[in-house]
Amino acid sequence: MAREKKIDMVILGLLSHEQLTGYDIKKRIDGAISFFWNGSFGNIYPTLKELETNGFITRKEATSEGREKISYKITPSGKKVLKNWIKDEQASNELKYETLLKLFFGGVEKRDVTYHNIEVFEDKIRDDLGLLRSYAKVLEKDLDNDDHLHYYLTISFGIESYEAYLKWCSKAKKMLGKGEKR
Amino acid sequence: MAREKKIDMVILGLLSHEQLTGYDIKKRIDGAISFFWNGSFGNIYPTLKELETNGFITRKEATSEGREKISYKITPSGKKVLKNWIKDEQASNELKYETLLKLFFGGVEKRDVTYHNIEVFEDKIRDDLGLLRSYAKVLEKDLDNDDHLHYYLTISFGIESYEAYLKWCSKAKKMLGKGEKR
DNA sequence: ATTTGATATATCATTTTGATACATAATAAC
DNA sequence: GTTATTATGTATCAAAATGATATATCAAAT
Repeated sequence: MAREKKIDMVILGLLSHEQLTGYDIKKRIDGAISFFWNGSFGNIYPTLKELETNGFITRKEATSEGREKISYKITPSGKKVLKNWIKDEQASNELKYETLLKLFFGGVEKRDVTYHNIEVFEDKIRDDLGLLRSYAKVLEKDLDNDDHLHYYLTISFGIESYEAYLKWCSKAKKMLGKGEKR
Repeated sequence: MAREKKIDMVILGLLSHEQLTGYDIKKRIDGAISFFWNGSFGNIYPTLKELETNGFITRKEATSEGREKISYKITPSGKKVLKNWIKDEQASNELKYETLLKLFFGGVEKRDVTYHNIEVFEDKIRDDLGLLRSYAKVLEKDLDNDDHLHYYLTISFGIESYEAYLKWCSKAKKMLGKGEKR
């Protein structure tokens, strides 16, 4: 993660469609995006300030009294940065599954430990898959909209992956069950 | 990643089978493990010292002259820690794909940009899939060995996922190609 | 003889993470 | 109608991971 920050691109991407506060951005990330990228207040707020300093976004402070609220919108130069990043074909893709780590070293324990861990994983994936499918259902109604098409393809990636995961879970449980070392 | 370190479990897991140096550990991680977990010298070496301080591993310094070389082996208490971690059913699984991030925000650019990004992704996955298959081929010869079975299942997860990715790539390219907005 | 690449340990700035602190507004519970 | 809880909102911090770099030795190739 060091050396090349990416949360700034997430922020620019989100702001390219609508004006948002830091809190809004966090909510957006926690939605459909969270299955392939994450963010926290700890990097969102400092990055917003940094992007503003560089002129890639501008703040629109709320005029009314009461709670402070800072909405940001993207500038033309910010949109340029976003586009250049998308056009750059190099991308780092990493999967970090503690479940697989436990599985890999599972030989030091009894098989039913691994079996149970897979079941827990399976339940979580099944839930998340349901969520992804509900997102897809909404999006596939308007695939002529170019943005929707891109959202749909992204969500589809998740759905196909998760379906493969579930298939693997069944197979793995079968293979673990067959053996007698429990 | 803050608050709960995991590289220590990777190290303990690797040392549960053989005596290794920090450099060796890095090589092991860069092998079959790298598709679901990573490590760097920057966290391996400090963690080795920490694990030694806690009595979970012991160092076996090379007696001969010349280059310094510190091999470590796991202690009974270290093995206990490893097993307890495996038995704990909670696990954080996160996927961090910049390719999907670019795809998600791809609506701001022309479709052929997304199309090309998918092709680059596809090539990488195809290569990695070949590698995973070659690992699996070796492991499936001796699935009665409990360790091998666990390695095999882990690798299988990767293979099934990557096959699903490739399936998705074809579908996505087809959907992007159909439209006229290029 | 020298250059290259592998082995080996170590540190550091940058980035992310997850938690926490603080405060206001809206809603629910009693 | 008041109180408790949840949602909104900005901000900071320690812990951890990342990726690069520094330093040095040894083996193999040129």
